[in-house]
Amino acid sequence: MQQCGTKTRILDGAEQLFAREGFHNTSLRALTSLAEANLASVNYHFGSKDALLQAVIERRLLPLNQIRGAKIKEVLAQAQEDQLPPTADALLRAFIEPTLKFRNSSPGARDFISLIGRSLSEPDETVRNCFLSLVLPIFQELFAGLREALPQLAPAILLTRLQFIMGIMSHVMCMGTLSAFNNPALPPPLDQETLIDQLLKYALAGLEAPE
Amino acid sequence: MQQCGTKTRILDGAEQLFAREGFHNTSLRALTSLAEANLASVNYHFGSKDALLQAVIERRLLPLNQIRGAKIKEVLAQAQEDQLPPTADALLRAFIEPTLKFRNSSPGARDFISLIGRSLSEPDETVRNCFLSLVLPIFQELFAGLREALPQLAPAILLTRLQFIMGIMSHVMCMGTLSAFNNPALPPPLDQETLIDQLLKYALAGLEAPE
DNA sequence: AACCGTTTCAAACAAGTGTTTAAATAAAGA
DNA sequence: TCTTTATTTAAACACTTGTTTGAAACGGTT
Repeated sequence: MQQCGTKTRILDGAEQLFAREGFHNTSLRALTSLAEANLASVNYHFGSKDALLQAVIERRLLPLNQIRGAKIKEVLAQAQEDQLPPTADALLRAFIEPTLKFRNSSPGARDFISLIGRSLSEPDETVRNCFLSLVLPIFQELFAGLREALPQLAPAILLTRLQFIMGIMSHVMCMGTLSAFNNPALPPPLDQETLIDQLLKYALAGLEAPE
Repeated sequence: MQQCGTKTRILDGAEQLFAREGFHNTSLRALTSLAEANLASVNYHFGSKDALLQAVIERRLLPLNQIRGAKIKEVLAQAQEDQLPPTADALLRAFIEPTLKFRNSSPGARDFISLIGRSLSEPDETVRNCFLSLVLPIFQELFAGLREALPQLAPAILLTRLQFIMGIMSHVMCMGTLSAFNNPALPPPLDQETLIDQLLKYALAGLEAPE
């Protein structure tokens, strides 16, 4: 069987429309028309609209999580070798940097990241769980690593602060489509490289603050 | 004309369903059934589903913004009287505290806040703009105040950090319905009072970090 | 009582939804 | 080549959507 083109055309179109119009606001007719595929092809290749969403998320999130997981493990291994606790900075960077770098790797990736950024606050359980089940494991890895890095912090406080960081990330990930802050009364937005730096600096400063 | 009960019953029901199921995922039939009103009453009292959303948002956000605006002006006035720049802490508190206090004032308020928290990342422009147009003015007031409080910070950096704070707030505001982090492997969540404290501490630490 | 504007109601409307079906076509294997 | 599988297609399905309609019911005033 060839690497069927229709399937990826549907995935690409769904990624774009789910991100820009929302999952419930995207009709299969609009999608298949954009992807130049037949209406029935979505159900043929994926089974249902819900399953399509899952496929859209898994296609990109599985590899991305693998990278993030590897980088975190790398930091932990290096720390063990050095007989030192890992630094919060290195752990955070391992989690955040691949995500935002990936976001700039292609137009579809940008749509995908904005879709992911929103899915944490998605009201629909089907949509949210599809994302959460893939992210929770790596989130717990990160949490465990940070507990080593910041042993003086109470776990509940650390978890809360880590969730603040998730909030910042979600927001940054979504901001691609948000033009409201391109306001003449406000300064222009930062370029990507300094944005990552600023995000890491900001996240870290709060994380290391005294209780 | 009496203060018609149907109208507020619809508003209450819409608040709940829009927050918990999402705007597009809420049908007028489900809504009017919950509100014990006739299907046609939504269009009679509000004109359309879109206009209903606007009414839901305005009912609570206008008063809330008035409080936040007054508190910010209060901080600025006090600073002027003391011949000192306002503190970032006081300004942030004036913006954040009323929001999270309000969230705990009633069950409907909690739904409303979670609706608002999500609307910044809402893909649908109709929904997003309805919220943004009401929040942008006070956001700019806050930004102007913080420029006085932190004059050493480049405006673009300050704006970026302020947006990080918006991300944290959105996340915290939405978290009401998010049970995924109630995980046995993770510590239990903080109570509301300390959550506000932690949020302010975290937001402030990053805001005052060196560039 | 009769009249009034306001509000409620059941019913229908046209349009859009995800999904299924069965026939047509393409691809691949023997 | 013929046969079999995989894919595409147009049409229909059953159902839900927001909105409109015209008549019924209500509440207050004269």
